[in-house]
Amino acid sequence: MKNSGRLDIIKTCPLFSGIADAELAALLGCLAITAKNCAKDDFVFTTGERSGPMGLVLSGSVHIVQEDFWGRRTILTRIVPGELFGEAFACAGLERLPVSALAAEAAEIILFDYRKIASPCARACACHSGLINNMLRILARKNVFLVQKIEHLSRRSTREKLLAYLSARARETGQSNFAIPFNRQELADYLAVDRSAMSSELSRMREEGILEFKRNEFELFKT
Amino acid sequence: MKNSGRLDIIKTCPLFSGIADAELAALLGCLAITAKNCAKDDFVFTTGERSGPMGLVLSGSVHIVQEDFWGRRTILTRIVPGELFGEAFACAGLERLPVSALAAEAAEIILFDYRKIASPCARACACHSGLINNMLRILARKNVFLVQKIEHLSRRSTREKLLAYLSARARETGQSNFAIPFNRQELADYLAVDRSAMSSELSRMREEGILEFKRNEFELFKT
DNA sequence: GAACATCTGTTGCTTTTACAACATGTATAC
DNA sequence: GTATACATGTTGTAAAAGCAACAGATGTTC
Repeated sequence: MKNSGRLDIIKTCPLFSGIADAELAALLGCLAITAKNCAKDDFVFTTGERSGPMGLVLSGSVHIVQEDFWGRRTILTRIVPGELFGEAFACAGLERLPVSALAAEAAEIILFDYRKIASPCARACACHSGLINNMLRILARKNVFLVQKIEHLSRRSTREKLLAYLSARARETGQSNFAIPFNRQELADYLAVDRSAMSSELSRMREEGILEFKRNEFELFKT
Repeated sequence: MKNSGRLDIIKTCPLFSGIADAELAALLGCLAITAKNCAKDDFVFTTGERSGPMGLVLSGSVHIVQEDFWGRRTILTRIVPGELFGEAFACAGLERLPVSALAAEAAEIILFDYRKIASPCARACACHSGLINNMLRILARKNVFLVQKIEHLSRRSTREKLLAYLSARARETGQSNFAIPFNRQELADYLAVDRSAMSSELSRMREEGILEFKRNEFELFKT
């Protein structure tokens, strides 16, 4: 990948938002970065290791995976170019990582040390304060998102899950009609329910006058 | 509450861990703290506000609550003395808060501004770097916990939820036998399933030779 | 516009869960 | 030891969800 392309990807990462282009190159020098080219199935870090660096994907993709007691593997997330991974584990200072990261396909990544972000560097560059704020904001927003998702998943029935999710969307937009960013299968996966059962439930709720919908456009009714 | 008692509570909060007693008093002066005595049902912040301060409970308790589109209220968490609340919302810089906080009973709380934590103060006290690290660690650990909980809640059946949860405990302890910090009702609430159905499922799994248990002591078997 | 792929909704059947009620087990106080 | 409260396990029934198969709607490509 060309150097200019790499910088373009890096700039899209929220960790560096608000950092001027001129400063970015200098900043990258501060952060003890290791570039790495991974072949498919190369591990970036593995379960049980003491947590270390965080990563940024430049090309290809990385899977975060977890194995249960009997060795069955689950893919928790797929990380695509411009996205960070491992930042929560790096900042948490865990004894042992509960997950592994491996290249889902050939991938270029860069690794860096969160401690270089958290503590001012020798040159005390002004943008460190910006980096720290970005890191806090990234973790905090993910936190808020995860708490909301748990609220939706904790509901006992498909209907309750739908109402919780749709209420959150209405709250977010401030409107009773809104679009959702999922198709039916994605919504069902998000709520951990069966797609066809969910479709039936939506139809039932429409019959009861609770809501109206067309594709991914929804409207909720108070009465 | 006596001043000494307040300091004792404050010291238990992980935000201030590693901060020497001598520095703590000075530090508290930096953080633009407002003390507040709340009567039962007083709001600390309300849904829709632009997010502002974070809080620390000194006595009494605070509920974080959310209302759905139809006005049905859910208690998301209960915050007890020594615990922070609103820190994720404060750091995330949200347009509008998705939740409200109110005193569940008469409560003493202190409020502070996360920006005073995130950026070095005029006096550039050394412990600010410690505070920032504490804040990052708090958010990151909560993140890891929430991701794990979502992994457990996303399973489609009671059995799968139990296996995911128990696998995580085994991974954490590094052992096939371990204790869990929940009784049956609490575990059922955590996994969002019915207690009695979960008890039946556990018995069935025991019959199948998957695991053994007695009260909150569990052992998993590979074969 | 014909062919194709994809998304969404519907239906009947089977399996699983929730619920309620009760039985057993365990810890604690008197 | 007995009484008590509480936690855990068991059972039957009703309700809900999962599953599979299909039909209709929508969108895309040639």
